[in-house]
Amino acid sequence: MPHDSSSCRSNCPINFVLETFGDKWTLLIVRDLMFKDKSSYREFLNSDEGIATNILADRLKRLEQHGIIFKEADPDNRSRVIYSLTDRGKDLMPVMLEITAWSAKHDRHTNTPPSFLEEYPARKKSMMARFLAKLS
Amino acid sequence: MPHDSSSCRSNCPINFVLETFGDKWTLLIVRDLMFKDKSSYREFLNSDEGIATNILADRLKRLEQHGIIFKEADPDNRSRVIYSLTDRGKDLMPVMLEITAWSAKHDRHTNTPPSFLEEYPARKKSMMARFLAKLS
DNA sequence: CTGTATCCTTAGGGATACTG
DNA sequence: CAGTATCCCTAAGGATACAG
Repeated sequence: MPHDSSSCRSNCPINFVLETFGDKWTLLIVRDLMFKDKSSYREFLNSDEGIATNILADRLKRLEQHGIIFKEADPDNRSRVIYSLTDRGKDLMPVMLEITAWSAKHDRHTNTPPSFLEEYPARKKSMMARFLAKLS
Repeated sequence: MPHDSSSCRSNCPINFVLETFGDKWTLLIVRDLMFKDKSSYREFLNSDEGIATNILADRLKRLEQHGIIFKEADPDNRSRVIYSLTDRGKDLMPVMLEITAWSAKHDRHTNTPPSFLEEYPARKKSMMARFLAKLS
């Protein structure tokens, strides 16, 4: 799905991620899925940054088209939709961790690790442990 | 310079980088400085993606305000201006490498390492070597 | 609940000309 | 060369209402 109908300004790998994530909202959805265990439209909408409904719907569609997320009906509640990261989306984890590390180092206002990481689901603690060891 | 007059939607570290880099152009300037040994306005302007003059000037100003880059007169040519990464800017290296790795894995069209990395200046080869070892 | 649709405003950005 | 300035258009995005 990359380099399809949409823009392709160059074949640079940095530019490639900008084609999908080069805005102020898309990566927040990935964050919510990856670190905050959010999976529904309503949960994304309630995040601190206050995304608008039309922007959220647009970004969910684009993330799905780019193979970063997929949606399915909640087996327990057929009228509920659940979003999940694909393998491609999960592969963004190292990028997200390095971004977090950079912010932790350079922004005194940010909720630095480990306080930020405390929200992480327990099943990811091992990966987080490696990451925390790298910090400080 | 973060969380000053400009927007501050939350104290999330992911959001923090989006406040500075959440657009389609800013990170390309960092790339040019970090990996392509570009340092002048003209060189940034000539990059493949085709940034406009007003956008480039705006992004250079913002990057300087955020402490990612600084400018100085070329000692050899006083009428020439040289841009460089600050320590804060150089600290983005791990983020840039993880982004590159992700694109290399997920975009068959991208100029994947090592072809992309061949453009890197020789003095960075050791860091690149560690990175390349992690790939594949 | 998950979206769509609409309206409207602002920000982003391309093209081009121009200045020091 | 390093920018500014202008013009103009499109994309992004906030607010709100509404639909399935």
